[in-house]
Amino acid sequence: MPKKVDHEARRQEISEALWRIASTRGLDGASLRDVAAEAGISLGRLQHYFRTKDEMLVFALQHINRLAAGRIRERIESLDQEPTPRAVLRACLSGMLPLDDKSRIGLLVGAAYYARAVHDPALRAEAQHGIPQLRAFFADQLRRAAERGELSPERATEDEAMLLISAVDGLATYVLLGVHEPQDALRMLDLKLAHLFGDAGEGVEGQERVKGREGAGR
Amino acid sequence: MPKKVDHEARRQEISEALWRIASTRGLDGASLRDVAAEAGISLGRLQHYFRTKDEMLVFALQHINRLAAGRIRERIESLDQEPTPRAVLRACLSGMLPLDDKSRIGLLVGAAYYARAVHDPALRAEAQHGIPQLRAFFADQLRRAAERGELSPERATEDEAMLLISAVDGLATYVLLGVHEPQDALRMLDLKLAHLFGDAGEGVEGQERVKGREGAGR
DNA sequence: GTTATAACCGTACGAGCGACTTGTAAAAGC
DNA sequence: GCTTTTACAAGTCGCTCGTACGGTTATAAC
Repeated sequence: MPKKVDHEARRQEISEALWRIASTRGLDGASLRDVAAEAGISLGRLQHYFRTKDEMLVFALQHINRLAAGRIRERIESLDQEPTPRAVLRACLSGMLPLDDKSRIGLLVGAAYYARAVHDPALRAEAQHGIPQLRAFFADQLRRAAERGELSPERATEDEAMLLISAVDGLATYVLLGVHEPQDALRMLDLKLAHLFGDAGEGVEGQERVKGREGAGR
Repeated sequence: MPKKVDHEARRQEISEALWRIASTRGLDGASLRDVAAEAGISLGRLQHYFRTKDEMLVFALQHINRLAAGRIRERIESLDQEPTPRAVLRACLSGMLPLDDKSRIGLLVGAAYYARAVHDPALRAEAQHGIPQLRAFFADQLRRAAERGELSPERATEDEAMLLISAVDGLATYVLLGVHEPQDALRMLDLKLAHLFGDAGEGVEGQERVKGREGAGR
């Protein structure tokens, strides 16, 4: 037999090439030839690792979801030990906004997948997958906050968690559309959290101030 | 000269055929031949009214935006004269949820357009267009509510309006993905409004109860 | 009645697509 | 050292796409 190759690693490299193309041209605009070229390999080689385009698409979605979950975990762990539930929530939610190029690309890819997942059952199953988990995690954080007396108990619900996710998702959507800037979205996220946690304009705590770059043109 | 044909009407008919296809297969899945067949006309005829596919896409987006604006206006006018700002907001926001087949298709088409607008400047301009207007309108309703003492004045802001739009947009997104049901989204919208207007579980007013169809499988 | 022209229809073209097949090199197993 | 198996490369197939174009019909204008 020939040299053994790490299939998983190759597939991940190809997935990342796919994202780069999908984030600028969409999933339909990413032909196998384009992806192969972007990954610096031949079409034949790509087809050696993915027998069909759908197979590649599904794998790349699973991979990006895995990475996203990892990024969220990292963000939480980068907080001080014993962070407040509110700090955890803010870290996760702001991670869902396109505040840097990496998450911006991730969101663009996610948008491309969403548009296809709405019609494609195979992709839909994957795309749905993470949300209930995320909602449950957020709801748990809300409950912890309520126990600590930082949140009104009747707001520590799954519905409230889903509203949080939805709002941030919508904010991100409109950043990508160019309706407002990333820092505007972050400001509104903080506003939302402030209302949820019942701050009454007393100067928001537990988070760094948004810095600079005010009128920076798009 | 031959008979004069109402170009605008023909173009609208074609647009509607496009929506039907785009809502089930996406914009890339809607070929000119498919659209022509759906509209019951020949490819040649479609090309007589739209010289390129892009021209058709832009027109159809403008048309659906126009219709959506009209639907919102209708919804407001169908309320009693002198409706409360809160009732106006609820009417508009629930109109943004996929509660019936018509709005569901509209949202699917919107999603398909969004995915393309993110890359395509021409479509982006059209897709962005309505949001600031809607935000301003909502902010105005919030201000009116504050004047009437139904809302804390410091929450009558453009940011709050944008948060409202974002939340409902996100809720709709996840309905289309199949994460939750339309009536769940409506319930969370009402929850959001209740918090915004400072209800404290005292039984929500000014809106009909959501009826039946509880465990209806998807 | 002639003419000009809008309103079509049908077809064809060139490009690009995903999928498939065949060919080749090389290393692991015996 | 021969065989087997993996890892590719390259070419090709049938199809669909957006676009272009030539031809036909019908009617309004004169």
